[in-house]
Amino acid sequence: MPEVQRVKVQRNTGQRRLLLDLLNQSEGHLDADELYRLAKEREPRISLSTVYRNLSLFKELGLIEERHFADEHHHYEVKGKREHYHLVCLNCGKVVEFQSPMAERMKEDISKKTGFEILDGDIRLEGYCERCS
Amino acid sequence: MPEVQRVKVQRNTGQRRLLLDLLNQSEGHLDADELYRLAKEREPRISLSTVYRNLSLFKELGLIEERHFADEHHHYEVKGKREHYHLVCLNCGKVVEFQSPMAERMKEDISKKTGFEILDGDIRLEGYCERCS
DNA sequence: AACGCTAATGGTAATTATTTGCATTAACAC
DNA sequence: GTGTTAATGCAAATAATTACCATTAGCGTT
Repeated sequence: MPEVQRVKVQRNTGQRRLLLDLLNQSEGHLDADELYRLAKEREPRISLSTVYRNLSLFKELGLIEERHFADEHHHYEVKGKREHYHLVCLNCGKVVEFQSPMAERMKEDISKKTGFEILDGDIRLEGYCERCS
Repeated sequence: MPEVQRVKVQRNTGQRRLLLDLLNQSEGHLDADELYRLAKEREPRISLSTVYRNLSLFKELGLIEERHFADEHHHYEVKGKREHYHLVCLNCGKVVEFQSPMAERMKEDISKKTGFEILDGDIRLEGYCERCS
């Protein structure tokens, strides 16, 4: 039985607010380093450790989701705007978000078949975009 | 326009055959280190570099696919057995493979909507398995 | 407004996964 | 068999992320 995780967040720091703001403002899918660079523009003393620490905190709190695209490193985006999935161009790296009613139906179907309690889903399609194909 | 990649494979070495055999035999989703350990049982002189080099070769050749589960490292499985996707238990780490007719329909739908030429898809659902929930 | 406690931070070192450089080995064409 | 050079083993280099630890700064209490 998975334990209820109680994450302690006790202090509302400027860096924390800034990082969350940047994540919210950004359209796309920031990685740790991009977020670090953006943050440093406004708060030059911020360190990369702080970025990583807060990213993992936000993840624990369920505020953001971690994505694994083609790269070796991770990308992050704020959770729960609207359900959407990702389509990645293998040539130019462009990432397009999409939605599909099929996805929800699939989850229900699989949940019934396997007995899993499905909490989250990640769908990533790969191919070539119109320009690159 | 993506270039036709011509991968040069010129020599059929014992290690290469062994690694591909192990990948084919294994049911599941090996990571580089597991594959290395298995290979070393039969070919003690094999090195981890060789494992990585051949994994990336097999990937280029389209023989295997790289998976990104919860872990930080990658898992590999031989391609093209049958189309299937993955369901991961967030508590015990169990990985279940599943199929769904919805998936193929979704790809067609998205391809039509976006103009992408979709080559591959990765669907990963997360939740708690029957025992863990 | 200053005080004290300790969470949060910055900077650096450590870890983990993976890649690269280079000397050596061994496939394969001749 | 011999020669060419792809493939390998080993060690060092990178890249992404995490851990350590001394210092800073929220925030509740005086």
